[in-house]
Amino acid sequence: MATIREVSKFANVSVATVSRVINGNKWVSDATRDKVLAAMKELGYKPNSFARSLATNKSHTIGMVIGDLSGPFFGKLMNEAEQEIRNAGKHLIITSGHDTVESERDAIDFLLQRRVDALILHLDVLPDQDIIDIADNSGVPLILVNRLVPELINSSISLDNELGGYLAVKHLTDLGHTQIATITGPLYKADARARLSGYRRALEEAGIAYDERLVVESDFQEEGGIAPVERLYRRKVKFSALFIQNDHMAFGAMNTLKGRGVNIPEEVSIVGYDDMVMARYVEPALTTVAVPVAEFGKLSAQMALKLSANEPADVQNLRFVPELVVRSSTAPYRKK
Amino acid sequence: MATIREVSKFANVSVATVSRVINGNKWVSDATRDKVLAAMKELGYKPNSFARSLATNKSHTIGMVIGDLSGPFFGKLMNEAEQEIRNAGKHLIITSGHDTVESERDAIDFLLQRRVDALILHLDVLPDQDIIDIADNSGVPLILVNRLVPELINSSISLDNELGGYLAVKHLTDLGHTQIATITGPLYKADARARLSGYRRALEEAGIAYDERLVVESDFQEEGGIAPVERLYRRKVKFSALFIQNDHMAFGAMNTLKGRGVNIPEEVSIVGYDDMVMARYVEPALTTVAVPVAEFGKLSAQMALKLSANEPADVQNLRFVPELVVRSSTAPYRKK
DNA sequence: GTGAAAGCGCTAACAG
DNA sequence: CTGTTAGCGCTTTCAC
Repeated sequence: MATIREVSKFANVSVATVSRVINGNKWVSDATRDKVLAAMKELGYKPNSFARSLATNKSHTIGMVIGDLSGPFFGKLMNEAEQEIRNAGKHLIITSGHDTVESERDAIDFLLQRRVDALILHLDVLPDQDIIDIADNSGVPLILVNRLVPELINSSISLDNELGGYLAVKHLTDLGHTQIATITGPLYKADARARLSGYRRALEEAGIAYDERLVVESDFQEEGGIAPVERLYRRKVKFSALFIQNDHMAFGAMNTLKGRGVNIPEEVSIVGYDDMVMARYVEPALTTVAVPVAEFGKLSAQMALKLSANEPADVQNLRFVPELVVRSSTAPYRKK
Repeated sequence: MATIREVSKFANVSVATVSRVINGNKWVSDATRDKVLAAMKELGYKPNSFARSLATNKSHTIGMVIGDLSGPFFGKLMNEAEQEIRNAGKHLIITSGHDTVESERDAIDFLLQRRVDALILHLDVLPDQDIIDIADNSGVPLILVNRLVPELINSSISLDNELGGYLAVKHLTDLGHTQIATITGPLYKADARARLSGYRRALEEAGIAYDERLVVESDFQEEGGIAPVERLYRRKVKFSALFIQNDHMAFGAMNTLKGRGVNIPEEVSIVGYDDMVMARYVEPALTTVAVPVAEFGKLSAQMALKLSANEPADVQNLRFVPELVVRSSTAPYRKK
């Protein structure tokens, strides 16, 4: 690929002049500029970003690590963030964390080596302490998405998942349910644990004893709702309501339930979590906890941008509050 | 951030030695290596990838541009590709094309400036000629996903969308339907046009005249199935079957139809396209055309990796064939 | 307006 | 085994 030197020779000017043209510096005559532009085009020249960044020590790039590149949740998050960053004339580099400590660390290293201006991190498994170390030592500002590290509270954008779980289950107890089962995400994820705490708090408040036979851990994955339902039946525990920690699993669970001839919501009420678009389209439409993903993406990008420009970021409203969306998959408890 | 020179001073060795340690060169004594490693850790040193890439002229990075970062289709694609590339010890940089020529071009430029070893491109709007130019002049091998450019046939991984559309509609004509409406994606996208051609071919084959009042263009988006259904009714055309060019729109359309009290499939049969996970979970389960997205992602990454290593890529089986998955949203035609 | 030259942080001969 | 040094391609003073 052509270099700046080749362009300068071709256009009969110095490299400095070519550099000025590239960077839109005013101190170039129109004639010279045209000559250089023509040469660049002719040679198919593209500035080498490495050389550039090395010389300027700027990358104009924001790095993002995300747990799972598929999944509607992250899709939206990335999309919003990218939009925002692109509008600011910068670029986003996205890498996946693959849910392992090693991979998450590797992803961050990759971005750090690329000297990103800021880091937007959605980390599932990396311990708090590691994150704090990075915040302290990397010299790169960082934003934590969907995770609350107390030491980094001013850069943690999070959702009150405990409250989300609570709202979901409170809705069920309010409807008179007392036998409420739950399907959780992987409990090594803070999200899942928090939602489970909310579940417990709501039960407690309603004076219902916690029964671990009603709790099944699953994986947040698309098919993750199926086996847990079967397990509940195998455990021979009765339940008239089911709080499922994300919509994906809820869809699978609903299907399995229907397959067993169970009427929703007459026999079993269901509450999901995330409020994916599809929640409105399943039958019955799913009652679920809405998470403001788009806001997550937007805000994280805005903060990253500000911090990378050394501007103070607005640290208000970093904690989002989930909202219950009541649809048709929940109904008052009825004795059989 | 610390530089190699600082590390070398700290460890009392030359920069060359530090470089050797970084690169796992064998010609370093254990003692020296430990000293250097300690210094690196102490100083929180991370090699500057710019300087490195500048010196080696290698980036160990594959670039990907993708139409829409959200959307289950692309999520899977990215995920598979990232997996594969990460396994090869490289990294993937993902950028979005945002469905505009300018943005797609900008995304490619960004990656080219970053001297990626190869390019995986999912382009929606950039003209063929531009892509050919890039293939010819960038000096970077490229893989085209879900698009067939005749001049670049050996690097085009594509799906026979015409056949997909044909299969969908043939299924409906086989069931005896003669009034078959269709909701398409944006017709500036080749996918949508190809599926529509397939629709026409199937009709023709069945001796049914093409009626443009039965064709509504939409946007492939989540809510894109709703308005078109309303438009069909407003046009006062009768139809007993509906081929919808992607599942997302199909879900919206099914919902709207149900809202109008229309029975699926008794009164209207529906065929979608993509075979998203959710297709199995809606009611009735959606008959749809399956697209091997995961294979797309995997294969594109493998080819990119090979080409970037100057190995010949296997150019067989670059054209995938869609398959019809029959579920419960289609039924034989019944006179009312 | 334009050019010469130093230097960004690292790698890769080459010498020892 | 280890150190010296010449670039990699670009930006940025400083001269002219």
